[in-house]
Amino acid sequence: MPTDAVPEIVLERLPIYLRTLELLAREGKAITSSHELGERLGFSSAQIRKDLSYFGEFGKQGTGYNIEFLRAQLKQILHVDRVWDMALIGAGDLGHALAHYRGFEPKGFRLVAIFDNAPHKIGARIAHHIVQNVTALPQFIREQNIRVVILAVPAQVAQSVAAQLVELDIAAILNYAPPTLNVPPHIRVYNIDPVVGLQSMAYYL
Amino acid sequence: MPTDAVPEIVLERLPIYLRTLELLAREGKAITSSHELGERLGFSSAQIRKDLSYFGEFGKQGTGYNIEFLRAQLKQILHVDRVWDMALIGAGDLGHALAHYRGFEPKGFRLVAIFDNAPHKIGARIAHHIVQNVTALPQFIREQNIRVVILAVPAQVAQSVAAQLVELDIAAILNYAPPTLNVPPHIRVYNIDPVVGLQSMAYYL
DNA sequence: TAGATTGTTAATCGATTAACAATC
DNA sequence: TAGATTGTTAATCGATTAACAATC
Repeated sequence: MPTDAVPEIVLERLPIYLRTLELLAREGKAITSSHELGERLGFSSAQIRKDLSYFGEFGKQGTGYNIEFLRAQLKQILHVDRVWDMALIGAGDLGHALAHYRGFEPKGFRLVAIFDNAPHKIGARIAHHIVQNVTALPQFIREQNIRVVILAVPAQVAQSVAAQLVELDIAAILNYAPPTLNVPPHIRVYNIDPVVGLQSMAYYL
Repeated sequence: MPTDAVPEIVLERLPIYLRTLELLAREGKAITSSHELGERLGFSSAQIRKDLSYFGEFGKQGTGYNIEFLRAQLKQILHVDRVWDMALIGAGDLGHALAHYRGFEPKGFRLVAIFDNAPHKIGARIAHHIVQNVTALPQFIREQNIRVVILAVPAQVAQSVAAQLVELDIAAILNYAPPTLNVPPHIRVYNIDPVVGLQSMAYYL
């Protein structure tokens, strides 16, 4: 019963399933079950089967799931069976860390350029990139057909940069600035904010 | 109707309310309403009133909420009306970025020490910290009574470090390693994983 | 007083889980 | 065949929203 408006919460579990399948594959396993996956992740097996059923039938009764097959299917569903080029905006400490992060490429994403507006940062080398002037961003995004941007700029400029990204018809923003971006609904924003995590955990302290 | 097991999802919205109140205060406003807050955040006003009602009554009919008062109340509820000392484990690029991040202190958290196990990193200076040998971690945590740890280590060592933190009775872990930490339920873990965000957004690409 | 907004209840909506027929 | 596990339906659980009496 393929796609009909998949709940956001299901979409956020798929990458976790995918990662677990990759782990299992690396352990040399060929077959798994909703029960085994659930055990590993602390989810119910019913939830895993239900989540997968939004996209099709991937298992065999009595047997379970072929790990390589399900993995390939999930990659297709999530559109990470290819590599998406990303631009990073912001060459501060966080930008440095993101530029050196080795975890994007094996997951379907590749950083291809870094932009900043500070004169003393432009031209600097980070990992194998040269920081470019953010004024060059629009042309770059259009010419390279960039759909995904990582935003690692200070809070004060985040909204104005986001407005620019809207103009450029960026599809997805991974936002490390405080979560106040005001963008139209067809543009996806995923907020990463350590303070929200810390403060909500502090309730239990 | 004070506390009776507050849903996790409510707890994760409180920091967002708090931040918005701080923004409103900085704009010079003294009073707000569930409607105004909801508008800003894209939440329903009913949700905001419901969320707050888990903790008490903070508004006035016909008027709304006193911003400074509600802000103080939320800080108390979240236990961020004080400053929590944190230890950072991992002095890589991400560790650098976190050590330089200015956003923790005003939100109730302060980084007080950095640990790593790599000989060439130990003794190095990051921000105003000297990187310490991770073997010194247990004593430090006990003596300084640290409850909160930021984990910014490679995936392969994350679980073994986490096991150590369990021993030390750490209460909250902000985890930047891939989300596989296996800890008892009384220890809070908040996972920060950019790949989950990117991959779930990629579905719409 | 008239207007506005709270806190809360009840209704609605959506997500999770239990259960099981189908079937490998 | 007997045992296991899927995909799916129905039941349950929980979260969101609508509505409104209370009241500032």
